[in-house]
Amino acid sequence: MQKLLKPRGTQDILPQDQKYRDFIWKIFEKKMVLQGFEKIETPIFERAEVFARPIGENSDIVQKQMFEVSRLGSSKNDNEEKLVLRPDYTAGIIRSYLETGFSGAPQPFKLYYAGPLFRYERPQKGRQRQFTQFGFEVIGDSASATDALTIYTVWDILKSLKILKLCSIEINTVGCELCKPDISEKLQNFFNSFKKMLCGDCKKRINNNNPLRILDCKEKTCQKIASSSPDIIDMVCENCKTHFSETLEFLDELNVSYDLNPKLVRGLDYYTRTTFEVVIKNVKERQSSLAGGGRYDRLAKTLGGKKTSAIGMSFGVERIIEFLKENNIDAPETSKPQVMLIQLGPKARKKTLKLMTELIKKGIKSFIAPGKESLKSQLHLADKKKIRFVLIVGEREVFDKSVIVKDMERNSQESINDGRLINKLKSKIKN
RNA sequence: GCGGUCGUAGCUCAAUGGUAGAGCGCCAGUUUGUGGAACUGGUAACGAGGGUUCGAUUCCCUUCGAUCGCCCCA
Repeated sequence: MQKLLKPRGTQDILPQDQKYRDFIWKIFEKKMVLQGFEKIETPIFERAEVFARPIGENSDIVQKQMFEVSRLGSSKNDNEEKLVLRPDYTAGIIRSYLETGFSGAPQPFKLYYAGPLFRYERPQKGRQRQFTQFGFEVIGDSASATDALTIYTVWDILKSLKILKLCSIEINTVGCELCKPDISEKLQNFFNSFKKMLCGDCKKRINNNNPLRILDCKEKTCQKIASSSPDIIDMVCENCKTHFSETLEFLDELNVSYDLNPKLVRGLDYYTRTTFEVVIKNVKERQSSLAGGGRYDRLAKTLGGKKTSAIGMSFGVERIIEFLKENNIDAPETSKPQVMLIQLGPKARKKTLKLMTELIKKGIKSFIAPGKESLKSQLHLADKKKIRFVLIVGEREVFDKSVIVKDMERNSQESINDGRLINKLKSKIKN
């Protein structure tokens, strides 16, 4: 029989990694609750159109990275609407916002979320087919102060994760629905005059109405051309310019450090005005982006709703965990047992079993290995699992109505009567 | 979608055209009820399929998987 393996690009999230997830999640959730965000969970699969229109019909994500969901054995000819595993969070959340009628609730509507996303890609460092993001959206608010507060929150989370100094928050603006098309056209014209020198991909980008992407092409010649292109900030409309400079002023006021990156372009079509990305400092190659986000004032409209301003951001959980590990930033241990019960002989086994249920009722994290016989092997196990306190019960202790409590770290032990055991144990654990 | 590297016990690695060793781990023991050391024994692997060959884990092909880079993105 051949071993069954996990599908390509997926990970088992193993016990030893859970503490990092807990660590990150607790920090994030705390920040969210403090700012009046509420949690939302949307389906893992949605209709394909939910993503196609907002993200962009020409984007890689929509064209070749979505997993289609269908009933096993169903025919491909039927008229059912195509369902896909979500490749992005924001579009699904706005779909829900519109569908549920939250647009009628008091605004701004603030939501946070966490969960898996799916994109069909060649796996590599920092890129899997299933990955986890957490993030938030502020819907129904167009103020530049909200942009600043959003970036402040990113900054604040990075700080709590102890990686702020190793990261840089890059900020740019890409224009609103009024001026973005003009910018696109201007860039299109600009790059058209250099068309012969651009790489194959960038030539396509001009035609695909996606000239913004040429700005962050990795090809040297393209970079050179792009560096002489007009900056977006100089092409946006007056309103966008004001919005952006106000955002920056607020950020300065909040003492948030950021880097302006006039070439920053985000891959998803729905972004307007402020966009930002958290990247690892001094890393040119590999997947160095830990988080990203921006304003998306026209997304709701794309999904058939009325015009709704919104801004959001999301973090890549796996990338953050990897980065924490690389920098030896440890997460607190959350699930280690405090006590191990050791039994010698059948009568003792009965007693430890009962005792175990009492300990867990009192909230003491306990561990037992009833399959083991010898004292030695059970102590060895406690040692390996780094469990500090060990309760030894043999025939003698059954008869005496007592338990030996051994402190593995101090290498000391005492016999304690059954009646006083729980309280004694609790005070020992505290010290 | 493109390119590079790599697939041997649970882990880290060897060796070999004639079916594989070690270290760590795990299990048990070293006289009867005390772990972290030592010793003894046990455990377990050539990713899959095909080809060449008398014979392949070793050579070739395919495939699957891992890994890294490009593209793209978190």
